[in-house]
Amino acid sequence: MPSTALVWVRRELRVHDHPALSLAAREHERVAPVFILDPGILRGRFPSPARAAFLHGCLRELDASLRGLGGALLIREGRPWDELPRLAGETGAETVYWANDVSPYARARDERVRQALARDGVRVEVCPGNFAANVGSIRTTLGNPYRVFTPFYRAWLEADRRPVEDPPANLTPPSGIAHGRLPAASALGADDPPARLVDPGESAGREAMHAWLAHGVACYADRHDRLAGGTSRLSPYLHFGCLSVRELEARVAGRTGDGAAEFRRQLCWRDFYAHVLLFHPDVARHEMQQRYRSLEWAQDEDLLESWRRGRTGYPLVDAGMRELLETGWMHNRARLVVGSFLTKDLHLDWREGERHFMRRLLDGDEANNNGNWQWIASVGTDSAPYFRRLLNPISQQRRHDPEGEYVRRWVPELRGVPDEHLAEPWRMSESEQQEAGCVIGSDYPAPIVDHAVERKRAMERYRAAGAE
DNA sequence: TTTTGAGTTGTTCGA
DNA sequence: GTCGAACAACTCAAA
Repeated sequence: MPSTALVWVRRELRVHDHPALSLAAREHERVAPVFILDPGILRGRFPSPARAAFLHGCLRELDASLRGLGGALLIREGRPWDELPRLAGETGAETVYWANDVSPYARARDERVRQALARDGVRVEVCPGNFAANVGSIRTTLGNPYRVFTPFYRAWLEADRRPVEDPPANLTPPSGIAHGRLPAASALGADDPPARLVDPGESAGREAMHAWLAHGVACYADRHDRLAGGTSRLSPYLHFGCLSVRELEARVAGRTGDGAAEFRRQLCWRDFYAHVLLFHPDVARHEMQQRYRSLEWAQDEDLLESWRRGRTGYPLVDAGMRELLETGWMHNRARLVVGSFLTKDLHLDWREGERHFMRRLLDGDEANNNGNWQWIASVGTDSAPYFRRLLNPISQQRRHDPEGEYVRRWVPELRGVPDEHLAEPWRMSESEQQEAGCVIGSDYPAPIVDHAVERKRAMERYRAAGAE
């Protein structure tokens, strides 16, 4: 009887540098990678048509890649703690391999699966997840988890890295097992996905990585804040594990220059927020900083919907929100501006922003999204004062999109507005509005709030909550 | 135990 | 237009 293993694939949708797949292939004669369509995720806390569509494309390609190695991807639908023991029984697998994950749902699910498999005498091997370093083992000198980024970053730079693995040379599947069919994308919840979705899958991800390493990363330090370009746009591939962040980081770590160093530092933020969620699972629902748990948030569905639709009357805010709706992605600088606007101009709960982003973002990742929302809402790990995170959407636009390329791309009503009015189109005279083909209040919304006024109110709200 | 240095990304106001 | 000050005080991490 040949030894058999299952590789439970969740967000490791690749064959390159896949620790669980490589280890299983080294240790067993027969290997069956399996993906389980889990209603706990597809219809769970943060369902997303965009990610469902992207996932569907990734799964198709992964199956093809595995077939190229002699294997195939098994598809099952149901709860993992039911499906994995059943499949282990059918295949005679003695070990199940998977990659570590940090979200509260993933950890509870994995524990339940582990217990179910243990009852059948099936061994579990947890392999490193898609992080550059081992986020669970980085500790302060006293052995505590970090709560501040910079000391974490220093330790992270020094931390051991696992080696980058080659894909297995070939795979032999267990015989006589039904593959299961990948249902149509709509069955995964991919109804009404964004119109302009980036190409899913490992090969597209690797192509994007190589292009970024060849042409982008060297200029990253100077250009990453430029709204019209300058970032890697690799985040969807990293979220779904089409790319190994360990491989990417290793390629960047060997380079000199500010761009490579700064980009590597940004990769560390992924690990940091995973580390935070792992050791402080409460942040999934509550502010990291106790004193801000008493902040009161406005409730106004009309304002919230204007923000979601990109109809606030502030061009940069609207450009960012529309980029998100149309593509499932948003430039990082725009994420900061729209986040500040939601929480400090509209005074709406950061969890509403978190939820909307999770619904729409291809890279929607619980740890990263939560950490960044808490950061821009000034309630998270960052100890800088709240007024340092209160961004002016007008000056941000002038600084980071001076030619208006980004705003004009995503807000077509404003294309005819001259540069000097593009950040504050409502200041145009009536004749200037006519000439620009953009009448404020009919072609493009008037500002839904006055930033100068709301800024003062936000300062007061935060000051009062912090002083309690 | 106590001390010390430091903390992603800003904005406004008035001289 | 440029520049410095004010916007607060606190907690983390290491020595």
